[in-house]
Amino acid sequence: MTETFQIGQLATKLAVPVETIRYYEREGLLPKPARSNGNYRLYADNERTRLEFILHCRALDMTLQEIRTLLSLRDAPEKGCAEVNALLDEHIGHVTERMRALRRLHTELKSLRAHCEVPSASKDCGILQELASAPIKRRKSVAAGVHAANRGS
Amino acid sequence: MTETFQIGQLATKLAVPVETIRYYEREGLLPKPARSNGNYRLYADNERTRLEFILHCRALDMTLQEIRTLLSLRDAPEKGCAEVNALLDEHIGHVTERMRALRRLHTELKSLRAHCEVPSASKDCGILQELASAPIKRRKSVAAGVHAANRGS
DNA sequence: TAGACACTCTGTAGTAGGTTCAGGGTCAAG
DNA sequence: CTTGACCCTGAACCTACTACAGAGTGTCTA
Repeated sequence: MTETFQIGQLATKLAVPVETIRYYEREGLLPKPARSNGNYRLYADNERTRLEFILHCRALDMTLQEIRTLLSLRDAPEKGCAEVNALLDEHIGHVTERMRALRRLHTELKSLRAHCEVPSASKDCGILQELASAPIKRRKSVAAGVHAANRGS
Repeated sequence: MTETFQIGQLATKLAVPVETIRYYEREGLLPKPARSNGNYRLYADNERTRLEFILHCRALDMTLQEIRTLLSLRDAPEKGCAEVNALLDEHIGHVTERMRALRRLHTELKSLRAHCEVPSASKDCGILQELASAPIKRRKSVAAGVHAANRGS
Protein backbone atom coordinates (compact mmCIF):
# COMPACT_ATOMS: atom_id res chain seq x y z
CA MET A 1 0.00 0.00 0.00
CA THR A 2 1.38 3.32 -1.06
CA GLU A 3 1.56 6.35 1.10
CA THR A 4 -1.35 8.77 1.03
CA PHE A 5 -1.51 12.39 2.05
CA GLN A 6 -4.23 14.89 2.59
CA ILE A 7 -4.85 18.01 0.64
CA GLY A 8 -2.78 20.36 2.76
CA GLN A 9 0.27 18.13 2.54
CA LEU A 10 -0.06 17.87 -1.21
CA ALA A 11 -0.51 21.62 -1.44
CA THR A 12 2.60 22.26 0.62
CA LYS A 13 4.67 19.78 -1.35
CA LEU A 14 3.79 21.38 -4.66
CA ALA A 15 3.55 24.93 -3.35
CA VAL A 16 0.04 25.47 -4.62
CA PRO A 17 -2.96 26.74 -2.63
CA VAL A 18 -5.36 24.14 -1.30
CA GLU A 19 -8.27 25.88 -2.99
CA THR A 20 -6.62 25.52 -6.36
CA ILE A 21 -6.43 21.75 -5.97
CA ARG A 22 -10.13 21.58 -5.13
CA TYR A 23 -10.79 23.88 -8.06
CA TYR A 24 -8.95 21.59 -10.47
CA GLU A 25 -11.00 18.71 -9.16
CA ARG A 26 -14.24 20.62 -9.74
CA GLU A 27 -13.02 21.43 -13.25
CA GLY A 28 -12.37 17.76 -13.98
CA LEU A 29 -8.60 18.08 -14.35
CA LEU A 30 -8.03 15.96 -11.28
CA PRO A 31 -10.10 12.85 -10.56
CA LYS A 32 -12.22 12.67 -7.43
CA PRO A 33 -9.84 11.27 -4.85
CA ALA A 34 -10.45 8.65 -2.19
CA ARG A 35 -11.80 9.89 1.12
CA SER A 36 -10.88 9.16 4.68
CA ASN A 37 -13.44 8.17 7.32
CA GLY A 38 -13.77 11.82 8.20
CA ASN A 39 -14.40 12.72 4.55
CA TYR A 40 -10.95 14.18 3.99
CA ARG A 41 -9.49 13.85 0.50
CA LEU A 42 -6.70 11.29 0.31
CA TYR A 43 -4.12 11.55 -2.44
CA ALA A 44 -1.55 9.07 -3.68
CA ASP A 45 1.40 9.41 -6.01
CA ASN A 46 -0.53 9.24 -9.26
CA GLU A 47 -2.66 12.23 -8.32
CA ARG A 48 0.44 14.04 -7.25
CA THR A 49 2.07 13.36 -10.61
CA ARG A 50 -1.01 14.49 -12.46
CA LEU A 51 -1.15 17.70 -10.48
CA GLU A 52 2.51 18.33 -11.19
CA PHE A 53 1.81 17.92 -14.88
CA ILE A 54 -0.97 20.47 -14.64
CA LEU A 55 1.21 22.92 -12.76
CA HIS A 56 3.97 22.63 -15.31
CA CYS A 57 1.52 23.41 -18.04
CA ARG A 58 0.14 26.37 -16.12
CA ALA A 59 3.67 27.63 -15.57
CA LEU A 60 3.90 27.61 -19.35
CA ASP A 61 0.72 29.67 -19.40
CA MET A 62 -1.52 27.14 -21.04
CA THR A 63 -5.24 27.45 -20.46
CA LEU A 64 -7.10 24.82 -18.50
CA GLN A 65 -8.73 23.79 -21.75
CA GLU A 66 -5.37 23.19 -23.38
CA ILE A 67 -4.28 21.22 -20.36
CA ARG A 68 -7.44 19.13 -20.49
CA THR A 69 -6.53 18.21 -24.05
CA LEU A 70 -2.97 17.33 -23.13
CA LEU A 71 -4.17 15.22 -20.23
CA SER A 72 -6.52 13.29 -22.44
CA LEU A 73 -3.68 12.64 -24.89
CA ARG A 74 -1.52 11.56 -22.02
CA ASP A 75 -4.23 9.18 -20.88
CA ALA A 76 -4.40 7.58 -24.34
CA PRO A 77 -0.91 6.19 -24.87
CA GLU A 78 -1.83 4.44 -28.09
CA LYS A 79 -2.59 7.68 -29.89
CA GLY A 80 0.14 9.55 -31.68
CA CYS A 81 1.57 12.71 -30.30
CA ALA A 82 1.12 14.81 -33.40
CA GLU A 83 -1.71 16.57 -31.57
CA VAL A 84 0.61 17.41 -28.72
CA ASN A 85 2.97 19.05 -31.16
CA ALA A 86 0.17 20.95 -32.83
CA LEU A 87 -1.17 22.25 -29.55
CA LEU A 88 2.26 23.36 -28.48
CA ASP A 89 2.96 25.05 -31.79
CA GLU A 90 -0.27 26.95 -31.57
CA HIS A 91 0.49 27.99 -28.03
CA ILE A 92 3.93 29.19 -29.08
CA GLY A 93 2.21 31.14 -31.82
CA HIS A 94 0.01 32.88 -29.26
CA VAL A 95 3.03 33.77 -27.17
CA THR A 96 4.94 35.10 -30.15
CA GLU A 97 2.05 37.27 -31.20
CA ARG A 98 1.68 38.61 -27.71
CA MET A 99 5.36 39.47 -27.53
CA ARG A 100 5.04 41.44 -30.71
CA ALA A 101 2.02 43.30 -29.35
CA LEU A 102 3.83 44.10 -26.13
CA ARG A 103 6.82 45.47 -28.02
CA ARG A 104 4.58 47.77 -30.04
CA LEU A 105 2.86 48.84 -26.86
CA HIS A 106 6.13 49.57 -25.15
CA THR A 107 7.32 51.74 -28.01
CA GLU A 108 4.10 53.67 -27.98
CA LEU A 109 4.17 54.24 -24.24
CA LYS A 110 7.74 55.46 -24.40
CA SER A 111 6.89 57.91 -27.11
CA LEU A 112 3.87 59.10 -25.17
CA ARG A 113 5.98 59.57 -22.08
CA ALA A 114 8.40 61.74 -24.04
CA HIS A 115 5.64 64.31 -24.49
CA CYS A 116 6.11 65.46 -20.94
CA GLU A 117 9.64 65.46 -19.66
CA VAL A 118 9.15 68.68 -17.75
CA PRO A 119 6.21 68.58 -15.32
CA SER A 120 3.79 71.44 -15.82
CA ALA A 121 0.20 72.25 -14.94
CA SER A 122 -1.98 69.34 -16.00
CA LYS A 123 -4.00 71.51 -18.36
CA ASP A 124 -0.84 71.90 -20.44
CA CYS A 125 0.29 68.31 -20.00
CA GLY A 126 1.42 66.96 -23.34
CA ILE A 127 0.58 63.44 -22.32
CA LEU A 128 -3.04 64.18 -21.49
CA GLN A 129 -3.40 66.12 -24.71
CA GLU A 130 -1.91 63.30 -26.68
CA LEU A 131 -4.21 60.77 -25.01
CA ALA A 132 -7.21 62.88 -25.93
CA SER A 133 -6.32 63.24 -29.56
CA ALA A 134 -4.08 60.38 -30.69
CA PRO A 135 -5.60 58.05 -33.24
CA ILE A 136 -6.93 54.87 -31.70
CA LYS A 137 -5.11 51.86 -33.00
CA ARG A 138 -7.44 48.98 -32.36
CA ARG A 139 -5.45 46.04 -31.12
CA LYS A 140 -6.10 43.03 -29.02
CA SER A 141 -5.64 43.98 -25.42
CA VAL A 142 -2.41 42.70 -23.97
CA ALA A 143 -4.12 42.47 -20.63
CA ALA A 144 -6.11 39.59 -22.05
CA GLY A 145 -2.90 37.65 -21.70
CA VAL A 146 -1.51 35.15 -24.09
CA HIS A 147 -4.92 33.88 -25.04
CA ALA A 148 -6.73 36.86 -26.41
CA ALA A 149 -10.31 36.66 -27.46
CA ASN A 150 -10.77 37.96 -30.96
CA ARG A 151 -12.79 41.09 -30.69
CA GLY A 152 -13.36 43.09 -33.83
CA SER A 153 -11.57 42.90 -37.15
CA MET B 1 -27.12 73.72 -29.94
CA THR B 2 -24.61 71.03 -30.71
CA GLU B 3 -25.34 67.84 -32.49
CA THR B 4 -26.27 64.83 -30.40
CA PHE B 5 -26.16 61.15 -31.27
CA GLN B 6 -27.43 58.01 -29.71
CA ILE B 7 -25.39 55.18 -28.37
CA GLY B 8 -25.25 53.12 -31.53
CA GLN B 9 -23.94 56.02 -33.57
CA LEU B 10 -21.29 56.78 -30.99
CA ALA B 11 -20.34 53.12 -30.90
CA THR B 12 -20.02 52.95 -34.67
CA LYS B 13 -17.98 56.13 -34.85
CA LEU B 14 -15.47 54.91 -32.30
CA ALA B 15 -15.66 51.24 -33.27
CA VAL B 16 -16.51 50.04 -29.79
CA PRO B 17 -19.39 47.78 -28.74
CA VAL B 18 -22.49 49.49 -27.42
CA GLU B 19 -22.38 47.39 -24.28
CA THR B 20 -18.89 48.64 -23.47
CA ILE B 21 -20.12 52.22 -23.48
CA ARG B 22 -22.89 51.34 -21.06
CA TYR B 23 -20.35 49.42 -18.99
CA TYR B 24 -18.05 52.44 -18.74
CA GLU B 25 -21.01 54.51 -17.63
CA ARG B 26 -21.86 51.99 -14.90
CA GLU B 27 -18.23 52.07 -13.83
CA GLY B 28 -18.31 55.83 -13.54
CA LEU B 29 -15.81 56.53 -16.32
CA LEU B 30 -18.45 58.21 -18.42
CA PRO B 31 -21.04 60.57 -16.91
CA LYS B 32 -24.71 59.71 -17.11
CA PRO B 33 -25.75 61.22 -20.40
CA ALA B 34 -28.89 63.16 -21.26
CA ARG B 35 -31.91 61.13 -22.32
CA SER B 36 -34.37 61.50 -25.14
CA ASN B 37 -38.14 61.36 -24.62
CA GLY B 38 -38.00 57.66 -25.29
CA ASN B 39 -35.28 57.22 -22.65
CA TYR B 40 -32.49 56.79 -25.20
CA ARG B 41 -29.04 58.00 -24.19
CA LEU B 42 -28.02 61.18 -26.01
CA TYR B 43 -24.36 62.01 -26.41
CA ALA B 44 -22.62 65.22 -27.39
CA ASP B 45 -19.04 65.99 -28.34
CA ASN B 46 -17.65 66.18 -24.83
CA GLU B 47 -18.76 62.64 -24.04
CA ARG B 48 -17.35 61.51 -27.32
CA THR B 49 -14.00 63.10 -26.51
CA ARG B 50 -13.99 61.55 -23.06
CA LEU B 51 -14.74 58.13 -24.48
CA GLU B 52 -11.95 58.54 -27.01
CA PHE B 53 -9.58 59.35 -24.19
CA ILE B 54 -10.64 56.18 -22.39
CA LEU B 55 -10.22 54.07 -25.51
CA HIS B 56 -6.74 55.43 -26.12
CA CYS B 57 -5.80 54.50 -22.60
CA ARG B 58 -7.29 51.02 -22.98
CA ALA B 59 -5.39 50.60 -26.24
CA LEU B 60 -2.29 51.27 -24.13
CA ASP B 61 -3.49 48.52 -21.81
CA MET B 62 -4.16 50.66 -18.79
CA THR B 63 -6.61 49.37 -16.23
CA LEU B 64 -9.92 51.13 -15.66
CA GLN B 65 -8.57 52.22 -12.30
CA GLU B 66 -5.56 53.87 -13.91
CA ILE B 67 -7.85 55.54 -16.40
CA ARG B 68 -10.08 56.79 -13.60
CA THR B 69 -7.02 58.44 -12.08
CA LEU B 70 -5.99 60.02 -15.36
CA LEU B 71 -9.49 61.30 -15.95
CA SER B 72 -9.61 62.92 -12.55
CA LEU B 73 -6.26 64.59 -13.24
CA ARG B 74 -7.58 65.72 -16.58
CA ASP B 75 -10.62 67.18 -14.85
CA ALA B 76 -8.44 69.17 -12.47
CA PRO B 77 -6.44 71.45 -14.75
CA GLU B 78 -4.90 73.39 -11.88
CA LYS B 79 -3.05 70.37 -10.53
CA GLY B 80 0.38 69.49 -11.79
CA CYS B 81 0.98 66.61 -14.12
CA ALA B 82 3.70 64.96 -12.10
CA GLU B 83 1.17 62.31 -11.17
CA VAL B 84 0.47 61.65 -14.81
CA ASN B 85 4.15 61.03 -15.38
CA ALA B 86 4.40 58.76 -12.36
CA LEU B 87 1.41 56.70 -13.43
CA LEU B 88 2.79 56.31 -16.90
CA ASP B 89 6.23 55.36 -15.65
CA GLU B 90 4.77 52.70 -13.44
CA HIS B 91 2.69 51.37 -16.28
CA ILE B 92 5.75 51.21 -18.52
CA GLY B 93 7.44 49.30 -15.74
CA HIS B 94 4.65 46.73 -15.75
CA VAL B 95 4.92 46.32 -19.48
CA THR B 96 8.67 45.92 -19.38
CA GLU B 97 8.43 43.26 -16.72
CA ARG B 98 5.81 41.41 -18.68
CA MET B 99 7.94 41.47 -21.81
CA ARG B 100 10.75 39.89 -19.89
CA ALA B 101 8.46 37.18 -18.56
CA LEU B 102 7.12 36.47 -22.03
CA ARG B 103 10.62 36.12 -23.44
CA ARG B 104 11.53 33.60 -20.77
CA LEU B 105 8.33 31.72 -21.45
CA HIS B 106 8.98 31.66 -25.17
CA THR B 107 12.44 30.25 -24.68
CA GLU B 108 11.10 27.55 -22.44
CA LEU B 109 8.33 26.58 -24.82
CA LYS B 110 10.76 26.36 -27.73
CA SER B 111 13.02 24.10 -25.77
CA LEU B 112 10.09 21.92 -24.75
CA ARG B 113 8.95 21.70 -28.32
CA ALA B 114 12.40 20.48 -29.37
CA HIS B 115 11.83 17.33 -27.31
CA CYS B 116 9.59 15.96 -30.00
CA GLU B 117 10.57 16.79 -33.53
CA VAL B 118 9.58 13.35 -34.79
CA PRO B 119 5.98 12.40 -33.95
CA SER B 120 5.72 9.07 -32.17
CA ALA B 121 3.21 7.25 -30.02
CA SER B 122 2.10 9.57 -27.24
CA LYS B 123 3.33 7.19 -24.56
CA ASP B 124 6.85 7.88 -25.84
CA CYS B 125 6.28 11.56 -26.45
CA GLY B 126 9.22 13.52 -25.10
CA ILE B 127 7.05 16.56 -24.54
CA LEU B 128 4.56 14.79 -22.33
CA GLN B 129 7.38 13.19 -20.39
CA GLU B 130 9.06 16.51 -19.93
CA LEU B 131 5.84 18.13 -18.77
CA ALA B 132 5.39 15.40 -16.20
CA SER B 133 8.86 15.70 -14.74
CA ALA B 134 10.31 19.14 -15.37
CA PRO B 135 10.85 21.25 -12.29
CA ILE B 136 8.09 23.77 -11.71
CA LYS B 137 9.37 27.27 -11.91
CA ARG B 138 6.83 29.34 -10.11
CA ARG B 139 6.31 32.59 -11.95
CA LYS B 140 3.60 35.14 -12.29
CA SER B 141 1.22 33.98 -14.93
CA VAL B 142 1.57 35.84 -18.18
CA ALA B 143 -2.10 35.26 -18.79
CA ALA B 144 -2.76 37.70 -15.99
CA GLY B 145 -1.72 40.33 -18.48
CA VAL B 146 0.32 43.39 -17.86
CA HIS B 147 -1.16 43.89 -14.43
CA ALA B 148 -0.31 40.72 -12.59
CA ALA B 149 -1.48 40.08 -9.10
CA ASN B 150 1.36 38.96 -6.90
CA ARG B 151 0.68 35.44 -5.85
CA GLY B 152 3.29 33.72 -3.73
CA SER B 153 7.01 34.38 -3.55
C1' DT C 1 -13.29 14.67 29.58
C1' DA C 2 -12.99 19.25 27.95
C1' DG C 3 -10.97 22.78 25.50
C1' DA C 4 -7.82 24.72 22.19
C1' DC C 5 -6.11 24.69 17.80
C1' DA C 6 -5.02 23.14 13.17
C1' DC C 7 -6.87 21.14 9.48
C1' DT C 8 -10.64 20.01 6.37
C1' DC C 9 -15.37 20.17 4.35
C1' DT C 10 -19.18 22.46 1.21
C1' DG C 11 -21.07 26.25 -0.94
C1' DT C 12 -21.18 30.91 -2.33
C1' DA C 13 -19.41 35.28 -3.89
C1' DG C 14 -15.84 38.23 -5.58
C1' DT C 15 -12.04 39.66 -9.01
C1' DA C 16 -11.20 42.50 -14.37
C1' DG C 17 -13.19 43.89 -18.26
C1' DG C 18 -16.18 43.07 -20.53
C1' DT C 19 -19.89 39.83 -23.59
C1' DT C 20 -24.26 37.69 -24.13
C1' DC C 21 -28.91 37.02 -23.23
C1' DA C 22 -33.87 37.54 -21.96
C1' DG C 23 -37.69 40.23 -22.13
C1' DG C 24 -39.28 44.22 -23.11
C1' DG C 25 -39.93 49.48 -25.08
C1' DT C 26 -39.27 53.16 -29.11
C1' DC C 27 -39.45 54.81 -33.63
C1' DA C 28 -39.60 55.34 -38.69
C1' DA C 29 -41.01 53.21 -43.01
C1' DG C 30 -44.30 50.63 -45.83
C1' DC D 1 -50.71 48.04 -38.23
C1' DT D 2 -46.93 45.51 -38.69
C1' DT D 3 -42.12 44.88 -39.59
C1' DG D 4 -37.47 45.72 -38.48
C1' DA D 5 -33.82 48.35 -36.52
C1' DC D 6 -32.61 50.33 -32.66
C1' DC D 7 -32.64 50.97 -27.59
C1' DC D 8 -33.63 49.84 -22.48
C1' DT D 9 -32.58 47.20 -17.84
C1' DG D 10 -30.93 43.54 -15.22
C1' DA D 11 -28.77 39.32 -14.77
C1' DA D 12 -25.79 35.59 -16.12
C1' DC D 13 -21.52 34.12 -18.21
C1' DC D 14 -16.34 34.09 -19.23
C1' DT D 15 -11.05 32.69 -16.97
C1' DA D 16 -8.51 30.92 -13.28
C1' DC D 17 -8.65 31.45 -9.33
C1' DT D 18 -9.21 33.57 -4.31
C1' DA D 19 -11.71 34.48 -0.16
C1' DC D 20 -14.87 33.95 2.77
C1' DA D 21 -18.72 31.70 6.17
C1' DG D 22 -20.15 28.16 8.88
C1' DA D 23 -19.52 23.62 10.07
C1' DG D 24 -17.09 19.09 10.95
C1' DT D 25 -12.59 16.33 12.14
C1' DG D 26 -8.39 15.15 14.51
C1' DT D 27 -4.80 15.66 17.81
C1' DC D 28 -2.67 17.51 21.89
C1' DT D 29 -2.75 19.16 26.44
C1' DA D 30 -4.77 20.19 31.12
